[in-house]
Parts: sequence; structure tokens; C-alpha cells
Amino acid sequence: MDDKPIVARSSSDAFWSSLGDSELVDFVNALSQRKREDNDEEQKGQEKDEEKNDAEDEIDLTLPDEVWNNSFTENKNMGGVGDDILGSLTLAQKPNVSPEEVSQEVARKVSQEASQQAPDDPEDLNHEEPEFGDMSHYFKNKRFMQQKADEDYVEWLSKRNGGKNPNLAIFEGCIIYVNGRTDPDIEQLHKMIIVHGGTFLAFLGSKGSATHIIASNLTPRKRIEFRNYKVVKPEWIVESIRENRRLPWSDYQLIDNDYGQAKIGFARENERTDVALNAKHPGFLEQFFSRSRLHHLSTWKADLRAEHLQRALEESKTRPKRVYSKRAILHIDFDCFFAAASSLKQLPNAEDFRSKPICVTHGGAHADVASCNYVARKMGAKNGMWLEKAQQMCSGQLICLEYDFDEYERISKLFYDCLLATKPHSLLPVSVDEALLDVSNIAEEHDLEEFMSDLRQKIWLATHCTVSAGCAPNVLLAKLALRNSKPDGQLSILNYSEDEILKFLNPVDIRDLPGVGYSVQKKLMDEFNASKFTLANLRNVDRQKLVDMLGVKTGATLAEYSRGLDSTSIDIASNPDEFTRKSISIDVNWGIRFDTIVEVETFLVECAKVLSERLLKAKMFGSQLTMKLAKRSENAPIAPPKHMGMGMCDFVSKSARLGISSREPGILSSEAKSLYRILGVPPAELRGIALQVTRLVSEGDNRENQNQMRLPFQKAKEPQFPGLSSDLNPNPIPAKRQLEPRNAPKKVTPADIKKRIKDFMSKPRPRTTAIEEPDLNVDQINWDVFNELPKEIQIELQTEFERRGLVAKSTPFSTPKKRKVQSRKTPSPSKDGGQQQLPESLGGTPRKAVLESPLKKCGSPSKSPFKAASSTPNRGKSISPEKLRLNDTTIDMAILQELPSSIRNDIVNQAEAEKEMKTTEMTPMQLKEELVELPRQKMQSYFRALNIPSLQNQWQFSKVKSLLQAWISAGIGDFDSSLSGSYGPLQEDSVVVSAYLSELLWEHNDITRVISLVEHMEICILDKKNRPGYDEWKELVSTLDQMLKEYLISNGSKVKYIF
DNA sequence: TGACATGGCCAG
DNA sequence: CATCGCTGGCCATGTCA
Ligand SMILES: Nc1ccn([C@H]2C[C@H](O)[C@@H](COP(=O)(O)OP(=O)(O)OP(=O)(O)O)O2)c(=O)n1
Repeated sequence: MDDKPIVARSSSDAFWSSLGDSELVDFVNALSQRKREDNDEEQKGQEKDEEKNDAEDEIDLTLPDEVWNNSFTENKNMGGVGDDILGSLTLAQKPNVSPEEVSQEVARKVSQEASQQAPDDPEDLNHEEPEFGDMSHYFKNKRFMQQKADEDYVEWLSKRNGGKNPNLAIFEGCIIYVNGRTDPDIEQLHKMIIVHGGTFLAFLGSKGSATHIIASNLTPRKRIEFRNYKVVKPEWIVESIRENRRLPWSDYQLIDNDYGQAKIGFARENERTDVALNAKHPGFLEQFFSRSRLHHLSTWKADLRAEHLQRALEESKTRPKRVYSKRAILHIDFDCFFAAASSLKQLPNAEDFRSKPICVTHGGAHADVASCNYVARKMGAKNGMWLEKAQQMCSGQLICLEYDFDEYERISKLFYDCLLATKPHSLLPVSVDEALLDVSNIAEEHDLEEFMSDLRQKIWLATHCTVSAGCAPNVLLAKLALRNSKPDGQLSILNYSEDEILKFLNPVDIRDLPGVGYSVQKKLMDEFNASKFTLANLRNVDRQKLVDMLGVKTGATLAEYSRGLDSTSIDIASNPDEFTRKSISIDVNWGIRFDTIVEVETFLVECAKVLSERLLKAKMFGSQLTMKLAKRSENAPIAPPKHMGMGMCDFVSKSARLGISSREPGILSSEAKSLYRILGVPPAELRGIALQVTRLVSEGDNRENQNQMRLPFQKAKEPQFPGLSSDLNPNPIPAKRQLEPRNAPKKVTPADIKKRIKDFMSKPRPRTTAIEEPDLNVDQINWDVFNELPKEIQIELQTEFERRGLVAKSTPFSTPKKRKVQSRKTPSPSKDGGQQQLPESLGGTPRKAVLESPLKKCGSPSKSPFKAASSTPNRGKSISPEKLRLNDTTIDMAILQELPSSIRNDIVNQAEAEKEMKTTEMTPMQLKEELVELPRQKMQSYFRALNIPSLQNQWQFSKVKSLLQAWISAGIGDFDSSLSGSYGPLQEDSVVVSAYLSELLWEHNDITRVISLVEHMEICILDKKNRPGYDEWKELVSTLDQMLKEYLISNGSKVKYIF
């Protein structure tokens, strides 16, 4: 990792802070002077090619930075002044020297260097290829022109006044930017400033060339953005002019801190380019993840787990197992990690950390506070709270720092180095800033209090962040001891007697127990009508009672916990399976705003790529994909309080077997699209998307026996070994079963196949209208009939109508209550008395708790009609719904087959009834028919009776897909394979597959499904070029493609919807 | 009875 | 302007053979 000394990057601001006010102004002026000259030159040469050259802007705005980058860092690297200082003076070596002192000293040296070197900087460094369409370029030019106009104005005014000038000295050297609404307004201020010698900045730009900012108040975001400027009230201007001298700005300071003096120029690091505002835009994922703390936390954790598991396994080979007489578990954790770590570089005065409330946040009323220091906590702020609320708790005094993920990572590494250096029996990473250690070995020889104190001291010296530690005979007690010791403390209860332990536990709040969150706490408190629930209370609850309330495991565990008992193991090496990953997923619940299916699918492809990369990184393959969608709750506002947030949502999920262990992005994304269709959440309602891969297998791991889906089509007599695709598990089960050719001759040639298809196509066939769309519209709905329907069916239908946009949300019938509606009853103290009862900002009720309500569990047992209804596939807003035509044997199988079985049964029943009724029209009302549960076994025979084509006895879309996939992967060779003759599809198999697809296409007009399958096959062979068998596969796919084309040509008019 | 699908909760 | 609400594991419950 980055092994630069801590102070290195803090020196740019220190450089500025080392200058006196006038020095600074001089410096800036010198720079801007130079900029102006450059600009003039540039402009002359620019006349032909104006607006295209960025260079003057670069010079204009990056000079201070250039000083920093070119002079300071170069010097440092070349063993110059900076290097000297940094090399001889690390914090760890001289802990008595504060970081500030160090950086000040560095800065003084640097500033000397800078003033010598800056003018010599070769300009061409800044001549970069101009970027097309760079708006900032435009604004910067604008600014320049405005400043020129200002000068002209002053000159004109001076002439007009005949030498009786205003005092130009008042704001001489000041470069002033005015933010937001002010009194006097910006126009007047503008004039006042330039007339009295100041420079007015119309745009702040990104490089911090302003010396002062005028504002009457600031949004939280601005507060952060401007925290390194001198932010003053407008009165400073007015009263300075009145007194005809520059009054001290600090008397008019708007932000109540001394940050204004600290680091102008640092603001450059705040520069943010938003390439993607939401998930519709390319690059969104990357940008989002780069700024998401939770993403970083999760990633770090997974990486640390993997790293330390690996290490533990290697060590355990050489180190003999040992049993220790007394188990000692150490739980160690930084105090308010993000806040402490960000403070290192961002707080000008380190001592503020102990006296002022400080937090890390992106800024904005509804931005999360990732971590706040203990001063803020005392005032009532908490991690995870919304900034608005936290500010309120801290009476507006909360100082906001930025995230610095690199810094956290750097500090974490030092932390883990210190931990490993103690050679614990085992080490289990809990988080980037937190770990569990089995120190039984150390406890045998050392006093643990002393050991802990040593360790903490070492970590402090290395990182300048404080840690706390708890030690106990088990994980539970270690955690509680740690909690008790915070901040900056330690506690060992290793030697407590049983009684002492109980006494220690008695007052502990159950919320402090692992596994007890909002929900469990609430259940217990509600049940016992208590406003506070301690371990002493918990211990008095009958174990059986706990089990009844919370379930077998949870109940029993809590009962044990209440007595201080816990057998959790952290011995990573002794049962590695327990600590290896069982799933790999990607979740995005922010910025999800889509209008069309295409946008969603594009995003799914991006997610699949990321997922694939994660699998690759973990050296794993998976064979099951689960999609979880967050859908805006019916009565949640379209725009939740948190910008681009998810707001209140309902969740649905669905999983599919891939049929093979894979990590191919193509397979993952096509499966994801398919799942999305099945879940049927309209794009506009989507608020969150998650994809999870499970049934993982490691590279080189052979046990994959659970996977009964692999049915390679190849004949056993010519054993085919699956291709070694980099994204397909190279160790699948060898072929066992083979395809049972159905209606296929033993020997056929590709020509035969084509001929058969042709024959098939030329055969006159009955008119089937399966995919015809009867324009359903709201007028066709007989609301009288509707209202007679059972409630459940009404709910189902309503959901469906809405999703098709047939009815408005304000329906003409009684709005069915979804669980979410009921859950609103949950009393949630919401601070923004608005409509949003979201328990969002911590301090109210947590979101999750509202999202799922008790009602859900006591709700109708009819298998969640909402979900059933909404899981009809292929029904998006922009995808027109396919038609269920029940008076015909050609029910749209594409839809039917994906339905939950309960619904499917209903419809099949209905179909039977329809046949007799000979109804020609199908409206939703017909669902009112008495619904009879069909035993599941009968389904198969129904479908058989309905002539649904099947492949290897599989008629379900996903299974068929899996079959094809497995078939192909078994029939493509490795690069090195010399047996090229034995690859490619077997002709018998080809015939069967072709026949199946033909039937699906011509008999059932299931164009959607056929396209999808052929496309899937294409994906499967896509990256297998040049491998043995590829050409043969390619030919087969082409043939199938051709078949599709011919179908489309002859039936084009019938096919309305293809996607 | 156990395997599986789905969904909830929790932690950092 | 805002804001970056991830991710993995365990548990509960219901369904099915
Ligand atoms: N809801 C949360 C909880 C934690 N974190 C991040 C910021 C924290 O600094 C870090 C570690 O989490 P901890 O729970 O250990 O909290 P702190 O370290 O901030 O405080 P402490 O451990 O002293 O209670 O994880 C976060 O971003 N959001």
C-alpha cells in the first residue's frame, strides 16, 4: 500500500497556511497576474481557433497546484528538501511532534522552493489535448472575460470621476466569490468589490483561486466545500467600505471555525466530476462504488477474510495444533475510525478532535454520517444518522470531513501489521478497523492487560488513531468488554469469576448483544412492555418463551448470551469451510432510476460484468443466480427524501440455476435479464437491484456433485471433455447421460437438418394466434364484476392493471392494502414532520423495520398474491404484455411456464373450463371461476396434454436453457486439444434441438423464447473462437438463425413484440 | 424428514 | 444542489417429494 508518510499529502494546505495573509495574497496575485499575461498571449494566437484551447485555463487555474505537484513532490522524490524532512521525521519515530508541526516545517521549506521554482515551470506541461464539450472550459473563459470587463469598468469610472477614485486599497489582492442569496445582492457586491480594488469571481471554478467567499448562509454541502476558504458575511464588504479600510475578515466569519486560514488550495481535492448522475448513465457503477462507504467496507472485509484465511491455512501447515488450557479472545477496534482517520489530514488543529463534534459525510441534509467522534456522540449524534439530524443534535456545530478511503486502507494495513506482529493463535478480521484474535497462546506467558496496552500503544504510534480493546474467555464477552472500554481504553474480564461476569452483564442493554438489532429489541420490549431491556431482564425470561418469540436458534442463542455463554469459534484454520465465501453479490440501491426496459437491461449487463470480475477475483464459479429487486412502495413518493435514494420499497427476489458453474458475463447477464422479466417490476418503479451468485465452486475444485442439472448431450461412447473456457468451470462432471433423440434418425447430416426444418416450415399449419394482442383497455373492465371478485383476486388484478398502465393509482375500487400500507402504523418518530414517515435518519425507526411489518406474517396465507401477480413474465410497461388466450390449446407457454405454480394451476384450470365454454374473449374477469388447487404432479400431464414441446423432458425455459448451455460447453474443445474431430455438436443432438426449436416456433409461435434460446447459444460460443468444434457450433447457430429469419419473413405481421 | 425458495435481520 | 442506502451470513418459514 501507500507507504508515504502521513504528513505528505497534508503539506499543500500547510503550505498555504504557512503564508501570512499578505504573502498569500501576493502569491496568488502573482499567479493570477501571470495567468492574465498568458491569457492575453493565448488569445492573440487563438483567434482562429478560439474556444478550442484549454491551455490558458490550465495555467490559470492549476498554478498553485502545479507548485505543489511539480515542486514539492518532485523534490521529495528526488531527495530534495521535503524528502529530508519526511524521511527523518515520521510520526512514529517522534510521537511528541505533532503532525501540524511537521507539516508546517515542510511547508516552509516547500514555499521557499515554490517561490523559486514556480516561475520556471515549463508551460508546455500544461498544454494538454483540449477536451471536446468541456463545460468548465466555457465557464472559465467566461470568467476571464468578465474580469476584463470589470477592469474596463473601473478604468472608465476612474476617468469619469476625474481622478477622484475610491480607495482601491480596501480589497486590493482580494479575489472574491459570492455564494447564494445575499444582502446587498450580488450585483451590488460585485460593483463594491471591483470599485475598491478587489477581483470579483463569477464562478468559483474548481481550483480554489478565490481568497474570500461572501455568503449569508451555507447548505451543508457548501459548508464542506468551502471549509477551507475564508467565508465571510456580506457585511464585511459593506462595513469595510464604510470605514474606508479593510476590516479583519475574521470578525465577519460565517463558518464558526478557523478553517478559513487553514488551507485554501486544498479545495482542489474536493473537485468532483460527476460523470453519471444515476444508473442510466454509463460509468455509474464505477463512480458510485468509488464513493460508497458501504461498498468499501464490504470489499475490504471480503478481501481481509480471504487474505487471512489463506495465511492461516499456510501457517497451520507448519505450526502444530495446540490446545490451550484457557481461552483468551481479544476484540480490538479503532475508535470512530473514519472520523479519526479523516481528521489526520483534514483537521488543521488536531486537538479539535477531542473538543469539537466531528463527522465524516458526503454532505447534504439526507447524507449519512458514516462516523462521528465521541464529542458528537455525547451530543446525541450517531453513526448512520442523516446529517441534518446529527447537525441538529450538535446545534449546528458538527464539523464535516470528507471520506478518504485510501487513507482508511493505509491505516488499516498498519493496524493489521501490528496485530500480526503479536503472533496470535488466530486472527479473524471483522472489518477494516476491527478484528478478533485468539490470544490464548499469549495469555499463557504474558499479563494480558500489559499486552493490550502495549499493542494499543504500538497501533497509536503507527497510525495516530486510538484503538480500544476488550479481552474475555469468549467472543461475546470480548465484544461487551470492548464496548465497555471505549473510547481509547481497554478491559480484560478474563479473570472474572462467574459472579463477577454476571454482575458485569446485568446492566448491559440487549441491543449490545450481537444479533440483536432494532427488530429483536422491539419484539422483546413490546412483549414485556418495557422501555429498557437489560441482560438481567433477559436472563429472567423463560428460554422456551424466547424460542417461541424469536425462533429456535435465535431464542436459544439469546438465552445463552444472557448468561455470558457463547461458543462461537474464530479459529479460521481449523474449519476453513466456515470462513470461505458462500455467495458473491452486487447490490445497488442508490441512483436506480429508469424509464425503459432497455436501460434496465443495459445496467444489468454492467452488473453482470462486475459480478463476473468479482468471481474471477475470488477464483470462483457459481451455478445459481438470484435477483432481488426493490420496488417503490405503492404509496411512497416518487422522489424519496434522500436524493436518488430508494425510499420505502417492497422487495421481491427470484433465483435461477445456471445449469453449469460459470462466471461468464454473458451467461450471467442473460440470466439476469430473464429473471428481471419474470419479476416484472416496471422500470420506473425500480429502486434497487441486487444480483447474487451462489453454489460457488473454487477454481480447481472438483466436487460439484450436487449439480444434477448438467446433462451433457454428447454420447458417452465418444467421451467429450468440456472445453476449458476461462469462464466455465474446467472441472465439471463428466458426461453421464445423453440425449434421447426424439423422432430423430440415427444418422443425419446438417443438410438433413436444414431439410427437415424446411419441410416443417412449408407444411401448412393451423392458424394459431398465441401472441396476438387484444388491446386491453380500461373500458373493457367490468367493474361491477370486478368488485364481486374475492379480495385476493382483486388485489392481484389491480396490481396487474396498474403495471400495464390500464388504471391510475387512484382506482375506482377500494384500494387493497398491501403490507406496506399497514406497516405505516408502526409509530416512527420522524423529524421532518412531512408525509415521509420513513424511519430514515437514524434516531427514527430504521428503514428495514418498517419495510417489513408484522402484518406480513399474519397476512393472507394465499402465497402472497401480490408477488404472484407481479411475477408474470414479460410484462413491462414498454414491453407489451403477451396475451393469455385460454380458449385455445396454445396458451402462451412462455408466460405460463414461469408462473408460480399456484397461479399456473389456476390458469390451467381455467383453460380447461374455457375449452368447454368456448369463450372467444378473455378478460381478467374470467379468473373469477372457481379455482381448484391442482396437485403438482398433474401439471406435467397437463402440459403434455397441451402439447408443449419439451427438450429432454424439460419444458421450463430456464431448464431448457441450461441444457443447451451444458450441451455446448461439453462440445467445445480446449485450445490444445488434438482431438478436434470429436468436438462440435453431435448430429443427432442437433436434430433434436432443431426440432424442439422449430416446434416451439412454428407450432407455438413462441418467437420470444426461441430468440432468447438462440441468442443464448450464441453467447455460449461467443468467445470460443478457434477452439475445436467452434465452427460446427457456429454453423448450427447460423442454421437456427436462418430458421428464425424465415419465420419472421413469413410471419412478420403476426409478430408484434420482439425483445 | 430434509432439500429448496424466498425473505428478514444484522453488522460494520 | 442533492448524494453515493453494500454485501455476506445466518435464520425463519413455507412448500414439496
Ligand atoms: N452505519 C455505519 C457504521 C459504520 N460505518 C463505518 C464508519 C466507521 O468508522 C467504521 C467502523 O464502524 P464501527 O461500528 O466500528 O464504528 P466507529 O469505528 O465509527 O466507532 P466505534 O467503533 O468507536 O463505536 O465503519 C459506516 O460507514 N456506517
